[in-house]
Amino acid sequence: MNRTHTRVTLDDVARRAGVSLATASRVINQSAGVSEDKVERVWTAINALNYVPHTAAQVLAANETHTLGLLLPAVSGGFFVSMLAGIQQGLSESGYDLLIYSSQPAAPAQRNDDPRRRLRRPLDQHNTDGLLVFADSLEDDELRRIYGNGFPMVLLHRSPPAGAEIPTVTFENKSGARQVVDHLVDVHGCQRIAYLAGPEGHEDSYWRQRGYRESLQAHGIPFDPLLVAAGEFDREAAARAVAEMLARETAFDAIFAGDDESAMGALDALAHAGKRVPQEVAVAGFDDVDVSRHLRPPLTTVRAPIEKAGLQAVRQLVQLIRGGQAEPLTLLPTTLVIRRSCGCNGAGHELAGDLERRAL
Amino acid sequence: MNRTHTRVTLDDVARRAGVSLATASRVINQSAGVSEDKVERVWTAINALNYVPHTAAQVLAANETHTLGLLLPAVSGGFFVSMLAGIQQGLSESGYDLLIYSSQPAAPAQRNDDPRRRLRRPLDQHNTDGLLVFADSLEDDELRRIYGNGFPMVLLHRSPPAGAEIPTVTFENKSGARQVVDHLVDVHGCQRIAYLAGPEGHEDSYWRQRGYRESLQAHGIPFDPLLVAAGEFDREAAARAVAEMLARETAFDAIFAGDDESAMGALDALAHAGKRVPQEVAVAGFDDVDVSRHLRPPLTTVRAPIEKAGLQAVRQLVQLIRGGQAEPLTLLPTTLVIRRSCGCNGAGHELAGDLERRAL
DNA sequence: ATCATGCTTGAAAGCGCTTTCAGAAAGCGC
DNA sequence: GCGCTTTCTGAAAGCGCTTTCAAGCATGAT
Repeated sequence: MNRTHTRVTLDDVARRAGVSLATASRVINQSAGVSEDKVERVWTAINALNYVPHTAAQVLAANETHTLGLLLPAVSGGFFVSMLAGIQQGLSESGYDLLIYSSQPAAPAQRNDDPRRRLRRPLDQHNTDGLLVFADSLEDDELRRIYGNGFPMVLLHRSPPAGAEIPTVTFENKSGARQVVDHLVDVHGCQRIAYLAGPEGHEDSYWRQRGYRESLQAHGIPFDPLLVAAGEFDREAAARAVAEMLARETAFDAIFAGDDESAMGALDALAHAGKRVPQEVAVAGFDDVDVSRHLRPPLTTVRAPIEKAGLQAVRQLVQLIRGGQAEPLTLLPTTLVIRRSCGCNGAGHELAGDLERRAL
Repeated sequence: MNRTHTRVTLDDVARRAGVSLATASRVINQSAGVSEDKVERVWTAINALNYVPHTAAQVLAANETHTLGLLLPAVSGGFFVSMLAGIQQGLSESGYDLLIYSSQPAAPAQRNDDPRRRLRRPLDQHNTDGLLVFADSLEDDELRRIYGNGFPMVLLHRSPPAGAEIPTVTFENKSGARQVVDHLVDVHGCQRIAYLAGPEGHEDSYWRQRGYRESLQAHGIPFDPLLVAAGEFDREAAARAVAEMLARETAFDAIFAGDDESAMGALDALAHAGKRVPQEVAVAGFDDVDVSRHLRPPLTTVRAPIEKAGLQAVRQLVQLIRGGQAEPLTLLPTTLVIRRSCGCNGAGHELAGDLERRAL
């Protein structure tokens, strides 16, 4: 249990290999020509000693962390799994590690409660080579400050604050939303469609709502603010919101949920209230999360390439880090996925959906 | 965009505050008495300069990373979301950061293809204060080596290799499995129950299978190897496995899936084959993942406190890091959750389930 | 042979921080 | 007021690594 047991350093490796520290370092980093016999000797020593480089020392000396930071509000729902899977893929492509900063409301008692005596979180510059910022997990000010330092950063599902030209990757939210709502109206004749909005300030939700209103307008359906409720992209919040609408007897014949998570909540609330889906109320979601086709009834939704978004974000960020240019805006296409919750008989589509899903 | 723009160091802070580097460091770490006026001056300087400590330097000097490593095979499914949520909670309690190592099969072309010339991944000692190892994401040898160094480690859902007494946290898999299978037999009279096993070597699956066989034996039902298929804890693999059983006309009246993910696959395959659940085949899962109650039909399963497992694992690890003792084995209780896929009319239970879920 | 040319190599200077060490200042009893 | 302990404080020594710099040494050209 003696942790302080002599740790193996590059120095040890060099000595055992009979070369200098510098040469050993060069072998590891393949950073300069080293004669083949020395290369051999160094690797032999490394294996014999079980040498593992000390990352912090490498970072300090070389000023590169080989780590990307991911800022999240909190981990939850199927969305994150997919996003993380995509991000992981990007990481393994490029050889970076992932440091997750969850901006979750921290522990009960902060060590130091005086805000004037708190250190800024060491996100940038010193501790990662670049940052992936999800939605509103970082305030505009911080974003600007970090951008101002010329630090590589890519935004996921949010646009940059004014003045900061930070690359963004997100979905074609508006047109996707437009499509589902069009479908609800055109095919199923819905007229009173409720919208379950996401969290305040969440841009995906904003654009989806825009698409929703655009569709209403195109069909000459008046917009009724009473039909917009706070789904919060959260199952329980959405369930509460729908229950409330039901309670106050706001009439509606369809619910367009801002995401699949809130669609599940809606399905729940409707079931509890004894409303049949889709006979009495049609339901549609957004994202086409992993489980949506397994829901009761299978959810009509908009497929958003979540994994791809994660992957693209990493790629863009890596490009930026390596000194290249990144796409200012990556807009990934969304596609309508018809299943049964809207009233269609979605059988058959599901398989096709599966095949599509495979092709990242 | 000049990245090399003079970075703010502690030195700058110290100079501006009119104190020595050492004093400034002491203020930040509250590591020794410093007169109140200097403390004040240092913080003022820090805020004025927007100082952010350089983590690598701190790590190098203090030999503490304030980071926990999490080793995963790959991110997927509802299980991980819950586990990550629990881990995050533990992290924010204790102030550690999280570095995720996904042992995902790496990128196409490895830089260096000679295994003798590859560095060990810098997991331990130098780069994290402790390691959370999930299931079989690390080989026994590595585990032993790291343990041998006295490095803090906690295992999730796997037991330590012989000789290494590494704390483990996992579920009461066997008794949970025993309970569902008992239910299937006792209440629904099932006699030919298939088991969808998890990945080879996954201990959760091993114990669940043990529970399954124990129940069969207790009921005098002969064990039929033909009824055990490779569900792999994966939706698609499970669907294939079930389709195969169907194809080769192995008779069964129930499926006990090793986890909810494979239960979904089973549900899928069954639906495709036109088999009605639960009328023709009863289905039960394990885990009670977030979405299980939303499935078609709602899934009878065993609730496993996944979040709690993540949280506990972090707590144990932190205890270990701080020099304390950890529980050698944390076995979290599982409970049967009756819904409809087994043939019960599970209405009403769901709400209770929800309430339970809240109480972590 | 002689000199420029290109490779390989080691010594040494940091990277930004923590911490030991010892001196300075301050408080105390007498 | 004089030693003594108790706080504070700053100088300096690293932590383990990368990288510059200049030297060493072949090589081919002259």
